[in-house]
Amino acid sequence: MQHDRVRAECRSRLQRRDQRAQRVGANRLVVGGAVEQVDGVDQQRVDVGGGHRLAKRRDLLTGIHARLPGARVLVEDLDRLRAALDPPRDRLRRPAGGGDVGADQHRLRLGSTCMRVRFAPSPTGALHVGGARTALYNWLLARGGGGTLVLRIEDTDRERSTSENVEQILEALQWLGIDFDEGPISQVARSERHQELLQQLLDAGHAYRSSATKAEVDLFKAQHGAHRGFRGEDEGSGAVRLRVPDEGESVVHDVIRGGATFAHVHLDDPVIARADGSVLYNFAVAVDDMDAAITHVVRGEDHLSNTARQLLVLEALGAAPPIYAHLPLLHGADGKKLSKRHGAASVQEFRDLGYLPEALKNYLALLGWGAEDDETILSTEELAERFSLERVSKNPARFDHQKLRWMNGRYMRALPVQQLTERLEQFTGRSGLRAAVEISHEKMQTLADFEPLAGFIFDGPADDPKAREKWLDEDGRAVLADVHAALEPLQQFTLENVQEALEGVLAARAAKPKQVFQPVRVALAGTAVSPGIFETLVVLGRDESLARIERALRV
RNA sequence: GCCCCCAUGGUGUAGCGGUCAGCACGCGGCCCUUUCACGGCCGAAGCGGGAGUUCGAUUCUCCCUGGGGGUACCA
Repeated sequence: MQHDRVRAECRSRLQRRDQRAQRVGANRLVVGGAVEQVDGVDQQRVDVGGGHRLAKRRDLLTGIHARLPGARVLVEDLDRLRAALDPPRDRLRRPAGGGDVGADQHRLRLGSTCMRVRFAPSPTGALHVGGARTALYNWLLARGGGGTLVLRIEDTDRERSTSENVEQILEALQWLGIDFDEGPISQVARSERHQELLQQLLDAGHAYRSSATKAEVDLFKAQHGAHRGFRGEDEGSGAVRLRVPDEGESVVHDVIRGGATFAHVHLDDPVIARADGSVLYNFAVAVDDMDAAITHVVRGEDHLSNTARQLLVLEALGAAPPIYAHLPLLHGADGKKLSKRHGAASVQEFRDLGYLPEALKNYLALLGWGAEDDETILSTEELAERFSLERVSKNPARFDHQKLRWMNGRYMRALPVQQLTERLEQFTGRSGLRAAVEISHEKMQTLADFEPLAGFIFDGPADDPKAREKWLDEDGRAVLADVHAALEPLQQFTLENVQEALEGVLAARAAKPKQVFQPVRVALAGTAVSPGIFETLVVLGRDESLARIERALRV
């Protein structure tokens, strides 16, 4: 109930924000004209909602305005904004925490109660770890601050989108424990609404139909210079293009990057709908984010350039843009964009490799973000509590499987035996694993490590010729015979009595521990690697252990 | 080609004008030790280059170089 009220309040605030932006007639800064020196500082003319001001060039570029959501584009706020800019850094980096109402507190207030974020995967393949990280960051943001997470399926690419992929994505998110509050919303299901707004843009002259081909676009640019974006003619038919003004520039205010400035003159009039009327990504995203009242768009950096186009769509629609945060991309070990070639890339591959979802989340969270106190192992709850966009790194990160393995091992070891047993039973499809898990608990880094380490307990000794050769030679078998003799009289195996027995052999032969234990290990496990030898004997039990030793003796 | 973004050890990062440049993975050594792990200790390893601002730059500005992304009637 409380929640609904908060949401209703948010919605109306956002609506008021949009209306105000519409009334004033501007929702973004238009920067134009020469840079001039005023008081030794580069300043530039900025048109804001019909008026204009001089603003510090540096501030425009660093996108400080993005810190004042809903206020950043309005004339009456500019003075306040500028007043808040000095000194900018202290205010922007961390919440002041005092009574001072700075830009950050503004942002945080909106962020904590009204934040509406979304994860919008395209079902053209399985969910990739890069996508998973984006989903995770959005989820952490929403969960950490009582916000709302919307799941939207961007399926406007009819050729490549499949329902199987949608299933896969949903399944991967579920496995990760990433849930959402609204959706999944199918983008194609909203086509009626898209048509409506598309027509609105056409009617208002913000968009036009053109049948210009790629070659014609290239020709245009060749004629008008490489820096010049394509401008078409309204031909009344063909694909729908958005009209981009030549003058001015669009500034993407980005919480992570500051600002990215795109001069309009460089931009082509983007195609926003196909000739058949079906809408394209840049249009659909803008509309859907607007309709869903998304406040923060957190997505991969590969979308950064497109954001300028989306800003233009939003402006034509008369809507205020959300706050953006473009995450650095994930790379493989070779520094190239992560793909199938780098081994595991999809979430289910990591699941099948024996990784724990909580470990994967922890690792992914730390890829491109760091807690203030350098903490490395953070539970999902701790992550949600501490995560902040401001601390997201700007650099692309390489995916390091080794570190993931290490981290996964930490999580496995932290798990109570019973829980780990359940996970392993699910992973392997076996049952009755508890005793075996107990003795191999400390030795695994992934669930998949269990079989090679302890599978012999259930499947009989493995076949490792090298180990046999080395440890079951004549000496080894002599040792085994002694061990058998020492173990045989024991009624029942316990940790104490097997240890006593083996140490007896050790003492009698005046041998090194290794010389006694390794042959036994190979007899029991078939390999030179296994859980502790006493523990293994106990888990295997008297009869099975003796039988295996006898068998080793026989060959 | 054009546009945009980025730049601290091998990797992920901390740093926000004065630090012995911190942490983690990995790597090397030692210890523990019945194998493998785990754990503990120690160590090697970094501010891409050049100008500028400054008493002082890893930190601010510019240029270069390098990397990445975009440039689709894909998302």
